[in-house]
Amino acid sequence: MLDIKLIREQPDHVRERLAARGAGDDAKISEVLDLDEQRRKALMEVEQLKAERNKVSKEIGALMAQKKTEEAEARKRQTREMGDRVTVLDKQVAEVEAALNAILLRLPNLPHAKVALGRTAAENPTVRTWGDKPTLPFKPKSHIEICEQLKLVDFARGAKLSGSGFLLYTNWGARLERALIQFLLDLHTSEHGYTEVAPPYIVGRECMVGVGQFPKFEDQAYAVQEGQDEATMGKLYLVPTAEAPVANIHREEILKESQLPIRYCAYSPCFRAEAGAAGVGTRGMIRVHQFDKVELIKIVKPEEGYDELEKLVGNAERVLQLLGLHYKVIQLCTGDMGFASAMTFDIEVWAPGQDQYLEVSSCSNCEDFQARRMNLRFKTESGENKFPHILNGSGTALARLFVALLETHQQADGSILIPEPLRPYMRADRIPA
RNA sequence: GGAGAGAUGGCUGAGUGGCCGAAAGCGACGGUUUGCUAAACCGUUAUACGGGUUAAACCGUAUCGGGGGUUCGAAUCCCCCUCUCUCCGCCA
Repeated sequence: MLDIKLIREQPDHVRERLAARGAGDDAKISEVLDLDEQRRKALMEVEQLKAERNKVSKEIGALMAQKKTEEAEARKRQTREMGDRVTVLDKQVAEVEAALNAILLRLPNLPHAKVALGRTAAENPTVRTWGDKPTLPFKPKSHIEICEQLKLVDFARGAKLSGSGFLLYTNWGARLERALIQFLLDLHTSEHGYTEVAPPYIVGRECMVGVGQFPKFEDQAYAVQEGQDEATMGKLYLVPTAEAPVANIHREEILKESQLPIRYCAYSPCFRAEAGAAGVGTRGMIRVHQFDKVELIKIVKPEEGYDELEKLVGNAERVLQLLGLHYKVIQLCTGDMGFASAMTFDIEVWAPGQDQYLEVSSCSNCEDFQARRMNLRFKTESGENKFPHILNGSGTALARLFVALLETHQQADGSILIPEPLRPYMRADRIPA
C-alpha cells in the first residue's frame, strides 16, 4: 500500500512513477485525493462533535453526583441530538474510508528510481550471466522425454489424479525432488544465515492481502471450502508461494530494531490456478498448478533494503552455481515488475532441451509496501515506529530447476549425472538409464 | 462436534455504568546516591488518525480480542463472531 501522505503531498510524483510501470491511472489518484479530502473534512466535524459530547457527558456525570437531576436531564436532551448526528457522520467516514481503501489496495508499488524504464519483458536488461550454455555431444532431450524414459514423472497419472498441471513424481524423480528441497534448505540455513521455518500451506485472506496478492489477483488462487459449508468460502486459500505465510509472520507487530534483520527460509508447495494461461506451455513441468519452492524472506531496516536485495540474489545464484547450471540475472523493467515490488531481479536458468532460459527465481524488494498493508513496524532506538523493508526471493523454484538439471546433466547413455553437492542427498552420483 | 472458563498496556493482574487510557506489581528506560556491582529512592514508560508547528510543544478523537447494540455517557450491560484453556467425543 502506498503512503497516503505521499500521495497527498506529491501526487504528481506518484502519478509519474505509476505511469512508469504502465499503471498510470490519473483518475485513480485524483479520486484518492478527493476521498482523502472528504475523509479529513468529515473526521474534523465528527471529532469536534464528539469532543463536545464527551464534555457535556462529563458534566452530566458531575450533576448526577450532586443529585441535580433536572439540570442533568436538560443536558441529556441536548446531547441526544448530537449523538444522532455523530452516528450519521461516523457512518459517512467509514464509507469514505472503505472507498479509499479499496483503491489504495489496488494501486501497485512505485518502482525504484534506478529500475530500467520499459513496457514488457523484452526490455528487461541482463545484469550478468554465469557459465556458458553447455555443449552436449548429442541432441539434448527434453525433460519430458527424459522423465518418461527414466520414469521420473508420471504425467498421465498425475493428470488422472488431479487434472492437467499436476505432477506425480515417481522413484528417482521423487527422490530428486526431495533431495533438492533438502539441499536448498541446508544451503540457505547453514551458509547464508537464514532461519528455517515450516509454515501452513493454507492461509487466511489477510495474509494474501498483506503480500499484495489480494484483492487484485484473487482469481489466481485456489480457495478452500470446508466440506459443504459454503459460508467458509473466501476465508482460506492454498498458498501460491511461501511468501504469503512467511512474510506475514510478524504481521501487526512492532519489532525491536535489534531484531532486524530477520531472514527466513521456508519450503512449501505452491498452488497456482494460472487462470487465463490455459494452453500456454501446458505440456511438461514448466507451468504447473502445483510445484515446490524454497522461499527466502527478509525483514530489514529501510536503509539496508537494497544491500540485502543484492545478497538475496547472490544466495539464489549460489544454488545454480553449485548445481553447475548456466544462468543469467536480469532486472525487470518498470513495466514487467510484480504488483508489490519496487525492484526485482529474475534469475533464468538455461534448459538445453527447451533451448531457452527458464525463470527459477524472482527476488524483490517490496520496500515498505507490504509492511504497510500488514501493519508491520519496528521501533527505532530513538523510539520511533517505522515500516521495515520486506524482501522475498525464490531460492529457488523446483519444477523448473528439476527441468534444467535433467536437461543439462543428461548423458549420452541416457543417465543423469548428479552434481557433486547433491550426491549426499541423492545417495547416488547418477540416475541410472 | 458437546459442555464449561477466559481474552485488559512489554508481562502479571485489578477494575460490573461517569472521578478509567485504565490501580498495583514486575520489566524497561532516564536520573539521584555509590570505590565497583547490587540495593534504595525519584521520574518516564501504548498505538493510530486528525488539527497544529520549519520541526517540536500542544489540542482533539479512537482503541481494554473483533463487530454491532443499549445509554447523555461503556473496559464495565446486551447480541454476534474469533481465538485460548479445561473436560468429553472423534481422529492422523
